[in-house]
Amino acid sequence: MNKPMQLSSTKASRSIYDVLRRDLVGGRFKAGEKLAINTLKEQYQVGLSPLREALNKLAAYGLLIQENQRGFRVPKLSREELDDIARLRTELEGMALERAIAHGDAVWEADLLAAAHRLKRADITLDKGEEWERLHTHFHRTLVAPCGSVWLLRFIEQLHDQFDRYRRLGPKMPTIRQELDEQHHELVELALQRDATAARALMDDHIHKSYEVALARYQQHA
Amino acid sequence: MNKPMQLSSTKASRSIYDVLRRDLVGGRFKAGEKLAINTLKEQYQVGLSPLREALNKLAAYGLLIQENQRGFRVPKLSREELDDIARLRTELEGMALERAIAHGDAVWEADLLAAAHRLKRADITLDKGEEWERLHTHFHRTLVAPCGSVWLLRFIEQLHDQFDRYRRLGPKMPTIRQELDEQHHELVELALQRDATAARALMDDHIHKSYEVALARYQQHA
DNA sequence: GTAGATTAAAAAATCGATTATTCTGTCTAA
DNA sequence: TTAGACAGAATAATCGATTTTTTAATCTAC
Repeated sequence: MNKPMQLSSTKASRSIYDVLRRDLVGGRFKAGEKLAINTLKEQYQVGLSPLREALNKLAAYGLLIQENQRGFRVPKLSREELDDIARLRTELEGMALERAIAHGDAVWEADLLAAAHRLKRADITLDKGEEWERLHTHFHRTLVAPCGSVWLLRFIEQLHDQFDRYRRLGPKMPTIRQELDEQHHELVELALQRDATAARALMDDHIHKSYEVALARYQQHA
Repeated sequence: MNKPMQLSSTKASRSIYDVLRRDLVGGRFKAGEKLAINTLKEQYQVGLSPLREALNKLAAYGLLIQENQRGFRVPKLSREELDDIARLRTELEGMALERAIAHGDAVWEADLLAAAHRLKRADITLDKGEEWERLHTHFHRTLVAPCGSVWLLRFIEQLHDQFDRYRRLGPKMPTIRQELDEQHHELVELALQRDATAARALMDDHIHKSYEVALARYQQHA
């Protein structure tokens, strides 16, 4: 385990879930690592009950494994699972994108442009941190938001978190990153043109490229 | 709320999650109902901590809504959500069935026959209860089990539970039930023949018929 | 009579301490 | 020498009590 940032001490207990989720997705814990609850309690400055409840939720969400009377563990990573996640993402996000293009209204178009712009700005400033990640997640969520299926959105978000555990294993790869960033804008264009077929094809490619990044990082991860 | 059955008092705390999940899917709590934690504690004879941890997991799973500092609530039902769930089930289970037919081995074929047989037996004996539900869930799980995607299976299971909240709203409908039971056997046949296309078509129809049952029950549910 | 404030009761969330389980290192017997 | 048993330490799970927040009821001012 690395150095999880402390809570901002305001209404701490509710947000321990969010903080832990971010740290798990961001790779601040090693895959397979056993979480020492008492250590976490100190590091995050929260009580045992809120902490355990957060851990339980994260286990149900799939970011932790709960073992019988043996506490919580960070799930292992595997090539097979990465393939699984990428493939499902392709199917589900493609489906959601088509539906979003069919149903999205003018507000959506504006949100999309805004989200893409903010992401690009963060990219230019070379903010290497959590802020870019937040905007990136938000962009992809906005893209599929009006798909009309609450459950589909839920599953997509879950898969994104899982995927990011792999993608964020290593340092930035500027070349491929730039390609991916350009695709974000192309996705917006195609969405505004309501070209569902082309948008879906591009999304397939986008996920595939991201997959290659994630795979490379997983493989050099040791 | 109705009459949740008590725990069997053995290693109670682990299984409170399973019992509550069963009771939520089985409709023993009214949709929209607020759960009184202290009442639950007495009825299920468990301590507060295990109970709260179970509720947290169920909320992350989607069988409960957790409100800020206002405890837990059973999610409302809606026509829109039922449509959403049925549609996604069609997509995901169809996908999973095709993959299962492509990859399933001889063990799978045997499991499938066994699961279908047990289900039919339970059906003949007119066991109207939890046992038939268990076998039914198990049959559908077996059908798609070798699809090769852990995450797809996870989502399908989640959707099944959500769907059953609607399907189990009312009493049996023997006529349509018999049709659905026959389809189970036809699904096995097509799976054994490795006819993915026909199997998927039948699965679509199966879900659609189930959907009509669930919808009817939802509508007369008041 | 009604809107807003006040307070008492109820309920949820959290804490500190206790209990139960697992882990680790050492010892014994084959 | 090694497999298995044991004891002590460490850790997870649970409990009972406390604190915080919400809800409901009553009161006051307009």
